[in-house]
This record gives sequence, C-alpha cells and structure tokens, in this order.
Amino acid sequence: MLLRLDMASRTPIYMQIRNQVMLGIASGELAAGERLPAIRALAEQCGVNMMTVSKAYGLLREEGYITADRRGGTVVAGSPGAGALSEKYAAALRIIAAEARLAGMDEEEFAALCREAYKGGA
Amino acid sequence: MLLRLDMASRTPIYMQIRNQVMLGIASGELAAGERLPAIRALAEQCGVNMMTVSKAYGLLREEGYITADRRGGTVVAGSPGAGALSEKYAAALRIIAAEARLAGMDEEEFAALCREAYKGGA
Amino acid sequence: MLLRLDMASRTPIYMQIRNQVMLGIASGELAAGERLPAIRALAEQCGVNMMTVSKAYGLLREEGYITADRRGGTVVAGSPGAGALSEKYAAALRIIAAEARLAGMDEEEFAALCREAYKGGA
Amino acid sequence: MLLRLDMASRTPIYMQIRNQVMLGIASGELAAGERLPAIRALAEQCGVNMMTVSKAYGLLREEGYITADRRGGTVVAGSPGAGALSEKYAAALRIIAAEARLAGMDEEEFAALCREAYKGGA
DNA sequence: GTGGTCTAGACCACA
DNA sequence: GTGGTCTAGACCACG
Repeated sequence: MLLRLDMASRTPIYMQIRNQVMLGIASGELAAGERLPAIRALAEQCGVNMMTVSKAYGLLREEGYITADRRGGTVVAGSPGAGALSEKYAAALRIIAAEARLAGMDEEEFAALCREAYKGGA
Repeated sequence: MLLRLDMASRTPIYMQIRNQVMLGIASGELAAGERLPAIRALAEQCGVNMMTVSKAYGLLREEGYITADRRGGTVVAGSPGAGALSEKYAAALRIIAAEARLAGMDEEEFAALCREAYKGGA
Repeated sequence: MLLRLDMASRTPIYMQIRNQVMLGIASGELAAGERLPAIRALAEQCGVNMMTVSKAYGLLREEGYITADRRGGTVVAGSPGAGALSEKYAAALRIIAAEARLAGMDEEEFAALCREAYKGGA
Repeated sequence: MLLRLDMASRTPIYMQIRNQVMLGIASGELAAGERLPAIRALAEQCGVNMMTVSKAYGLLREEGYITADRRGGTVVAGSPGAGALSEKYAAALRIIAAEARLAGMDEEEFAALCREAYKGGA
C-alpha cells in the first residue's frame, strides 16, 4: 500500500490519505482484518505531519472503515454495508452526471463510464 | 431558477451557486442564450455578498458554461461539449464508485443509480 | 472593411473597433485619405451603440491615425511615424516576450514569430 | 523581488502583480522551487489589500506559473512550456507589430526590438 | 504559520 | 443599467 500524495492539490492531504485507504479497501488491496501502518510510520514515509495522518485515520474510523485493535494498532474493518450511498455522495454523483451531460455524453456512455469506475476498484 | 444555499455546509457558497447554475443548465431549466440574473440581484435574493456571486459567475465563465455579454448581462453559453469527463470528475467518480462498493452495492445497482442521476437532470 | 466584434471578449468593444481600424490602416486595407464609415452607419452595421463607435473614433483621432475632414466626415490620416514604439506598447512587448520565454520558445523562434506578425499586417 | 505598482494605471493592480511575478520568473530572478512571499506579507509590503494579492496568485496558479504547496507557502513551478504562444498573446503581438509599422519602423528594426525585449528578461 | 472564504461597503469602466 | 476592481476588516481549514 503506497500512498501518492499531491501537495499542490486542492484536496487536503488528510483527505487524500483517507481516499486512498478507502480505495485500497474497496479494491481488496487492503483485506478485512489487515493491519494498517502506525501513524508515526506512515507520516514519516509520506513526509507529512503525524497530525495529518491521525486526522485521516480518525475520519476512516468514524466512517466505520477501520477500527482500533486491542494492542493499540489499527485494522481494516469488515464492511458493514449500508446498502445505499449516503446523501453526500449521491449529491456529488448528480453533479458529475450533469457535468457528463454538458460534456456531451449520452446516458449509455455515462453508465459505461460508471461501470468502468466500479470495476476499476476490483 | 431558485437557489437553495446551505450556509452551514462545508462547500463554499460560491461553489454551491456554481453547482446549482450548472445543474440548471444541464437540466435545461436554463436554456442556451437565456439571461442569468444580474450579480447584484442574485446576491440580494440569496442574502449573499456580491463578490460571492461574482466568483461563482467567474468560475462558470472560465468553464465555458456562461459568457458575459459586454452589452450588459450574463447569458448561458451553447455547450460545446468536450465529449469526455475531465480527470477531476473522473477521479471523483472512482471514489464514489468505491464508496458504493463498500456500501454493499453491486455493479448493476450502481449503474442503475448512475443512470438515475443522469436522468434526474433531464 | 468588415469589423468582427466579439461581445463576449474581455476587450471593450470600442477598443476592438479601434484595434481593427488601426490594423486596417497598418495593412494598407485602409489607405491614407480614405473615408471611414459614418459613426451612425458603422454602429448600425455592427449592432452597437453609437457612443461606442464614437469613443473608438475619438481614440484613433487622439492617436493621430484618423482626422476629421472639412465636410464633417472622418478620413485616414497620413502616418506621422514617431519612429519608435510608445512605452505602453514596449511594456506589453516585454510581457509577451517573457510569456514566450516561459512557453519554451528561444530567441530565434520568438524573433521569427515577431517578423511573421509584422509581415501579417502587410 | 520588489514590486513597483502604479495605482493610477488602468491596468488592475492584481494584473500588475501577476505580470511582475511572471516577469521575475521569466528572468530567472525567481527560480523554480523558490518560495514566494506570503499573501499577507506581500499585501502589506505593497500597501495593498490581501484579496488583491490573492487574486494575482490565483491567476498565476491557474496559468501554471506557481503552485500552492499545501504544507504552507506558494512556490514557483517548474515551467512545462507549451512551446507556443497562446492565441491571446499572439493577437496582442499582431497589434503591437501594426503599431510599430505605423510608427515607421521597418521589419528589421521591429525584429531587433523584439529580440531586445526577449533578452531583457534574461 | 499558511491560504481560502466571506462581508459590507465603495468607485470605476463599459454600453 | 451591467460587471470589474478594491478596501478593511473577519473567521475558518489545513498542517
């Protein structure tokens, strides 16, 4: 699990870390029960502040994607699976769909693109 | 065209305005050539500062969704249509797809949701 | 002499008119002594306000490119030829040269581009 | 890096700042990777509002001349170099060339002036 | 510390 | 009338 952080991006670093860990879990690269690197280790490896990594882990914990294990480490949680997308992501999807429509894509092209994005995380 | 702004949201107000205007254009509620409300008028209507609306309009202009006619007013541009989603939105789509996968949705459910989002803007 | 005005441009319309008349004179398309269209006629032809055309003509008159003739018309003046570029244009040229340098052009390429621009107005 | 701003100029202050920073990068006075003054610091130094400097930095960022490092500060970007002048600057060059022609300069004189402008930023 | 966002006024250029 | 620019403050998110 190697993180690629873009310091020039508008997306906050902690969010980039959170996103990439989440993507790693979704793709199966990070299996349920697998242990994540310690905060200090990951911070050093990425050249960022420990607080930044801590914030990302905290977010992932709140979302239920990871949990603290008994010995003080952090492990990937078994996915609970709410069965539906949260309203936050649904709203983002509507915006992306509108952008696609304005870019000239028809419904079939957009659906294919979405399937591709879904499979890409496999 | 009525805008609904959430002052408590993490999304900046100017971006909320930009998104809703863009959604309005995509849905056809705002037709090409149609005139948008004047910056001051929209600012007053939304209870927001002029500069905030100005920033949203500036963004939309840069993106090519609207054009400022020098003879006064801002009008909806005819969409040229790049034909593809920008990498920025493609990356966001990958994240949403991963969230959907972790929420327990299978590919078919996700594709249906995406089609719904696309048609929703019709 | 047909003017092509872009209402969506950031360049004011009166300046677009001024620039195109000046370019017409430089290229020889408008010869010294030739009569320019009346303000009202040009305004109607371009679909702009008379005041706008008047402002452009006023500018060109101040710069010495055109003069009022005895019968109330406007004619192209014989070029006086200061022999040097005004500081305003020299400054603009420095900025363009810097942009070219940052775009990766070397001195030869830039000089060739400048000669092309000079000859283009022939 | 000292900026000289002309408050009486028709050129907006934010554009003057943008131009001078760009000229500084082109001349090598500001090297790639070098850190620019903080927005607030530059604003105070120039006796200008923060937002004005912010707008200039935003422009330079969009143009790819600088990048905002999330770990604090704004740095000069390594120039990618499109290899050609944008149409906007090419049009401005045509206008300047025409002005030079009307000022009585011949092609050689103009080319020499352009080389001078190019080398001036060295 | 940094940049990002926002407010409530103001003046100006353009058409 | 329109949009563009600017000021002098303020609060917030990020690292």
